[in-house]
Amino acid sequence: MSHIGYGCLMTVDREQVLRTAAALLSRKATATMDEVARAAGIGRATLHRHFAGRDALVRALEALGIQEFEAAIDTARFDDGTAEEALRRLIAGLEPVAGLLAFLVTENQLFEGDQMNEGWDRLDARVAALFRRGQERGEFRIDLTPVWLTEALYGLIGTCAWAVQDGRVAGKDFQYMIAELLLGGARRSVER
Amino acid sequence: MSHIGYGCLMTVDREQVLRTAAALLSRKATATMDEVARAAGIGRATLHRHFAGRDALVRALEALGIQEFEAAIDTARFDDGTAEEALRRLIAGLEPVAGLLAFLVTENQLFEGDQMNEGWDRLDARVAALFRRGQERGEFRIDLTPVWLTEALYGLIGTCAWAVQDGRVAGKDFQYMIAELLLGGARRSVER
DNA sequence: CCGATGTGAGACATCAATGTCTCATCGGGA
DNA sequence: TCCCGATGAGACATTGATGTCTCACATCGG
Repeated sequence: MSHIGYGCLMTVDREQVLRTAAALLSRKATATMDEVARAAGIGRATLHRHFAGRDALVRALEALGIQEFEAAIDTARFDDGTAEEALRRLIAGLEPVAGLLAFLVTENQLFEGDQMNEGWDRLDARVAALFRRGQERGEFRIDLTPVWLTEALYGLIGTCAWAVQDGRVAGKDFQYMIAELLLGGARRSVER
Repeated sequence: MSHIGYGCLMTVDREQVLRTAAALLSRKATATMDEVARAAGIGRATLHRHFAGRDALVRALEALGIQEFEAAIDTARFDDGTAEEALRRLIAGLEPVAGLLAFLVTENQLFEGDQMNEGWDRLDARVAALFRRGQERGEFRIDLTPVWLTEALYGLIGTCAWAVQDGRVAGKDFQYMIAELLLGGARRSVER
């Protein structure tokens, strides 16, 4: 069902609304429902028809973020080749979701309720398992815990996403900056 | 009646209120003025007498964070010894301020106004200069820009502060985890 | 052509946080 | 001792976001 018009009356594409909301909230976490609706090119009433309230919207974004994160993990094929190669593939796959993840991480309201989405635990476990595999293969150092490496990955992705948004880091360098820093660090390694 | 010292009527220690507010807001950025007041053991009216409003409070926290960050830089003696040593001293000095910095970084409202505190620029410049010095000395790699290394340092400090608060990383490992990851990365760089 | 559906705009009540005010009380200093 | 200043508690109005509702209208399918 094709369609043309911009503001004209057409069935709302729930997916598109979510992506627009993600883009907006990534930049301005305190955006109101009205701003979200405007950004998505729909009316506030319509936004409420699809998402019962702000809470439901954030939950939907959380589900979307988890889903795309999981997809990125699947695509990264953790068991193919070295752990380093898998990590680089993961970072590449996460780039399009970086802004959304940065927003969700700061939305700590998500993590204090009893109904915390268990998807995060699964993601954490899978990523930590990748780092652990790298340690067992002798690729990664063992004095940095897999849990910390996982957190650091999240942190660097969010930080870099913001830095790119603010123009402090070139967008094209996103994957390189994260992967190189996380893997090799700032110190100039000994040439060999 | 008959309470002693604590909630008793006594002149408010502005500094102590700020520190308490920083500790609370680091954990819960959306805490209300009432919650901040309760946490500081004072009445909401008194809080308003010292800080005109929530905005003024956040600005005061910003000033405090900048001041302590600057103090940490001074203490780190950037020009003494290697850049790596200076960076480790900086991380050590920033540990007590980590929570506050993590809060301020996410308070992006601070950075969108025209009246953005120029203190951040000075801090950025000083830290970036340290990384640049390390590059010029041949200690640090030159394919990671000083600006990115600076951002990454902020990000890792905030991430680690949260991870410690949530019990995912041991508090005593704070300095080590950040310094080792930032300097050496996850890869096991053995000379063989 | 006509009804069903989904939409935009806006009115409206609600709610929570904020900011301001008063007042009784306590403590320190003159 | 007595007065002044600072405080805590609470009342109050204000503000902004939210959630619900109605209504007119455009589009689609029959």
